[in-house]
Amino acid sequence: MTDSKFNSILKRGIAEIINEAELMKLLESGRILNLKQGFDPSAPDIHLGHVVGLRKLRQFQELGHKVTLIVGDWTARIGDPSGQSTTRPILSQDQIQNNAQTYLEQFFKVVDKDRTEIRWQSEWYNKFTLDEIIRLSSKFTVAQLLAREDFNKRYSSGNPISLAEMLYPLLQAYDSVVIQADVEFGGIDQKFNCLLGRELQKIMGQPPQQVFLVPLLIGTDGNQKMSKSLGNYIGIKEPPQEVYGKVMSIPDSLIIDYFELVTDAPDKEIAEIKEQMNNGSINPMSIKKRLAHEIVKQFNDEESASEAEQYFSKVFQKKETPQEIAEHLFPSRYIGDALYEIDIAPTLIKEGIVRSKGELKRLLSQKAIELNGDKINDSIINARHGSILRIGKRNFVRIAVR
RNA sequence: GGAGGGGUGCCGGAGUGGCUAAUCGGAGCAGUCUGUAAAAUUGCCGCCCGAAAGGGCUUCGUAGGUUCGAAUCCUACCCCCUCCA
Repeated sequence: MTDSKFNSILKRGIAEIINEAELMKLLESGRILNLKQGFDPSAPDIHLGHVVGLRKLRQFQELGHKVTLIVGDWTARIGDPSGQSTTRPILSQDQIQNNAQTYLEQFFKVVDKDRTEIRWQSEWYNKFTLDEIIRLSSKFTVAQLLAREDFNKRYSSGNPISLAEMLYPLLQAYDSVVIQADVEFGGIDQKFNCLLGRELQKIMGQPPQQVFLVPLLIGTDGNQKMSKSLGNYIGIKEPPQEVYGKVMSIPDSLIIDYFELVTDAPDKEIAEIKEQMNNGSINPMSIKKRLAHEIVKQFNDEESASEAEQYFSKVFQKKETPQEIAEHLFPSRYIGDALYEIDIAPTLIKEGIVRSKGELKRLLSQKAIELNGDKINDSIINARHGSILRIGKRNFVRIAVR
């Protein structure tokens, strides 16, 4: 292995490696390593935050190593305690299948399918007996689990922690034993769970897995980690225009992080960009456009990226009306001369473009709705077939009448 | 089993009989500005009717009750937390 490859794998975009020296030894041993990655089938959408880790998997695969993807159909029943919601609906077998399908589609946009094995937790947990659960849970102490940061916080602030939640890290740890993981991958917030796996492997006489932790990508809000429930995520299967737009809306302070964590831009270039932004010799907006382009391209293709870019500069920078606009049928009354009297409320609400009539009124009174480029202030309008409504900054609707 | 504390809108958190659809903060949405950045600033922020004034309905764990009137009082129930056993 060359030094530079080593470098990009072991240096860039990493939060922590436990234990780095051991991992190095494994890498140098020439053995094909078993890389563990888990997946929660209750949340099948992959966003850029997940991509950070998946890209690392891919890099390891390029060195010949093998990924074992674990479908967490049992842990999903418990719900990851690091999330806000403590209870989750138990998914049906069908839903899990569907979600897994959706997930894999996206997963393999980043990870090499040929070097991936998929395992389901139910392969082993379906057969688990109470006896085994007791034996497994006896290997750890309450104090040990309470050491976990979020348990600790919740405990000391008087918030409930269910026993089931405590089982979550145990199950995840046991997965490592079953598949004999060499390295487990995860976000830095997975540190505790991964370390527990390492611990359990030792207890059960296996060589302990290495833990490879990547940083959490900050979401589009610029504050919190990217997550679907916080609504600050960029999903990789969202339409290119959407992804492009969302990237453009991230705070400038995140640009470098994004380049480092989710693109292949060489370190040298990133350093240059940083320099240019610091000394003000370049408008961060143009850097962001490049970032957005690269990200869209990564999950689609060059063409979609260019199209998204064009769309963006036309619609948002030059404020032109986009070419392709969803058309919706509006109830109407012909009033002559190709004009129709139309109440826009029912259709906009039905299509989910505005939430309620009250919401629509709010938008109208705030001059957020345009008909063919002119602000309107009433939901009853006179318009022709094919007229364009703009609702807020980004919603366009073409009016169809019958 | 005992003692105490608590359940309020998307979240946090005020509010202890009418002025409360409910202070405030955050989130969200929209306007101005702009680089769909940040910062700033303004407005909205349960649903429905109304051009508006205004009105109706639903909401403060659940179900009943007291009262002209309840998030606020009473009763029962459910749930959570802490301490003791």
